[in-house]
Amino acid sequence: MVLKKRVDYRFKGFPVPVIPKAPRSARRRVPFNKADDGRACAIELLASLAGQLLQESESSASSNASEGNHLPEFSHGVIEQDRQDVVKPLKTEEVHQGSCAESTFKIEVASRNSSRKSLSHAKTDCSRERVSVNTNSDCWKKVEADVKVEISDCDNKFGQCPDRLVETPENFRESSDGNIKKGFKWEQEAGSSCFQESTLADKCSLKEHLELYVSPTLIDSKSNIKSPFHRKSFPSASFSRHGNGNKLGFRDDDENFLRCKKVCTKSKAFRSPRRIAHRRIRNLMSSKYWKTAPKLKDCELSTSDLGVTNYHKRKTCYGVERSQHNTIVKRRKFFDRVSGVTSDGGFSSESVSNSPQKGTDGDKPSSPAKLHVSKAKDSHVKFSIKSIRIPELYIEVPETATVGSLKRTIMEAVMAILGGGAHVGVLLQGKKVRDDNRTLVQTGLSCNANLDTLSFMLEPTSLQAPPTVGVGDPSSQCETSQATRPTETPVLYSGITDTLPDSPLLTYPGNLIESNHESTSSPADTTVDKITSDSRALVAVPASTEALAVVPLSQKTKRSEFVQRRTRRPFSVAEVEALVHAVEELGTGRWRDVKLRAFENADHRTYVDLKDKWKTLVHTATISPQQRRGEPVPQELLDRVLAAHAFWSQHQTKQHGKHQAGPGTLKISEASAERPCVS
DNA sequence: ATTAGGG
DNA sequence: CCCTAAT
Repeated sequence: MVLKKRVDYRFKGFPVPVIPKAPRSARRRVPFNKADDGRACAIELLASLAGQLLQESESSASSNASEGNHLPEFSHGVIEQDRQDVVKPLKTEEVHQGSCAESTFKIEVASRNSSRKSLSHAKTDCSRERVSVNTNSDCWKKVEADVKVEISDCDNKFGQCPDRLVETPENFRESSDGNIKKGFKWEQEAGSSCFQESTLADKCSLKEHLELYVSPTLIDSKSNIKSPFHRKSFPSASFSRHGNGNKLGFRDDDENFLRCKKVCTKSKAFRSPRRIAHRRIRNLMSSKYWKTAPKLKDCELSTSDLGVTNYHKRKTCYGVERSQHNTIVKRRKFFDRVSGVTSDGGFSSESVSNSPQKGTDGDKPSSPAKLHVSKAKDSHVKFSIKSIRIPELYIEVPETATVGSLKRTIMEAVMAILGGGAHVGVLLQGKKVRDDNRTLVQTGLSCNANLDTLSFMLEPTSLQAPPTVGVGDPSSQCETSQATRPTETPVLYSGITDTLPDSPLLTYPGNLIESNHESTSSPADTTVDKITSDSRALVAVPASTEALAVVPLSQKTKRSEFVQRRTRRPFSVAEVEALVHAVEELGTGRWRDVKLRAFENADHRTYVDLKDKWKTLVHTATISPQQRRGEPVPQELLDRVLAAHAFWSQHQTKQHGKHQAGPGTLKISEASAERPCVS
């Protein structure tokens, strides 16, 4: 059999390498974890969120490296975590909401560091998030989800990385357009070695964190962490041929990353489950919100106003998927950091503390305070923000929803908020400091001041400028948002939206909108749908549908909103040649084989891609050269495409295809000869 | 998991 | 490229 196939594969006299073929079942490289398969739970998304933010800004740059590099890929570690989640009803006030519909859940996602045992356990043990669901009859009070991301210091990979401190001249003024706000950046720290020791575990947990750059000023040198991972540029279309069969050996970063994993889990070549999961997550991560939204790429912005240099874009983040294990573990850790919170309108730093000494060295504050402000000499105030809080979210999901779906819902809600862009709000003593033009000193943030009450929060920027804008002084603004604050329309997010992929589910309470939204209009501006003016958005929940569908949520439902296309990678001529050659031999309809034969090493080309490409090639060959776009494909190839297409159209590909002894080779030739009119 | 097509 | 239905 095999031999025969070999013979059949010959095409135009070229011996074709034999592809060991086994029953498909056998060909599978390895069974993969289902768990692994794209379960993108909210938390996972959250984790990747940070990366995404940066990614958004970076992706455009390099096409090659862009695709998968920064995309977070979650592997079993994450999933495991997922499984570990403990759902604990915090309180069950009165329950039943009578009929079905929506019950309110009070969700508290909290994560604490769990004891990290050994490296091996790191993945799974890091921490768990606790989700408590509380059904409350009061719909409005519902969910209060606080995701607290701890930004903490940590040791760098080499154990040397202290807190990241951001130094800001006290007297610098926040630009009215909120430069400061632009400065925040989520970052995952690159440290990887941390898992090595249990003792470091804790530190590790702190390693990856969201980093909030309060100001674009000076960054503590130590804070600059170099990513241990390097993106290697890869030849977009270099491939090698093996024997006759053209095998393209391209791969790109993403794929490499995946590939590495394959080693471990051995998944299918084409699109490994991991990859799928990866994609799914990726997709979820990028919703239209992200696309349209100003994205947090702002982190790259430099504060020209201040005349200060900004931060250097760090590549660390999630881009480093390369570091397989590490990545995974890190992600996990990242999650770990998520802890329960209370919300108050924005992502906010939990607390601020003044820890002078903390400054440079790696002192780690044992104190719960999340945000550290240390004073530096030179009238610079150093801020080390250890955590930020997201705004209050109201989430409504059917009782029948699964915990997993709940998580996803939460994540999506978060994404919706952040997707529109976020800015930083400064709270001093519980009051929002709205006047961006004030100096720190004026605001009370001097080196000597007691900064214990200082905190920051992330607020959705999307629509109108939320609170931050403002006018006056801290106090004045308080009236508005602060006063109503408690309720300030948090985000009501319904996981269940079967329909309306696009339609924004967010609505905002008009009353809550502040009178003056002159919004800095900075970033995003009218982003997509209106997410919300104030820090909160209300997401209406189509209750009805849910009842029946237990987990309609994530997957199909909303996914559409969070889908990001893969980065486009035009086929190179070389690839086209390989494809054509393979199809000439194998015929159409056997894309899997084509893939295996000619693109096995090009993980970014799935058999579906090849099929699609063939489709377009046929089309391309059909139209006039003037109508063609992109890298011109040699007419010779196009002719072959038409010939092969004609040939295989006539001969039921699947049926006999390869088996037809003669046909393959000869007939195609014939076809070429008889081919229609390709010239 | 693949294939086939529509979008 | 994406998404789906059908295998």
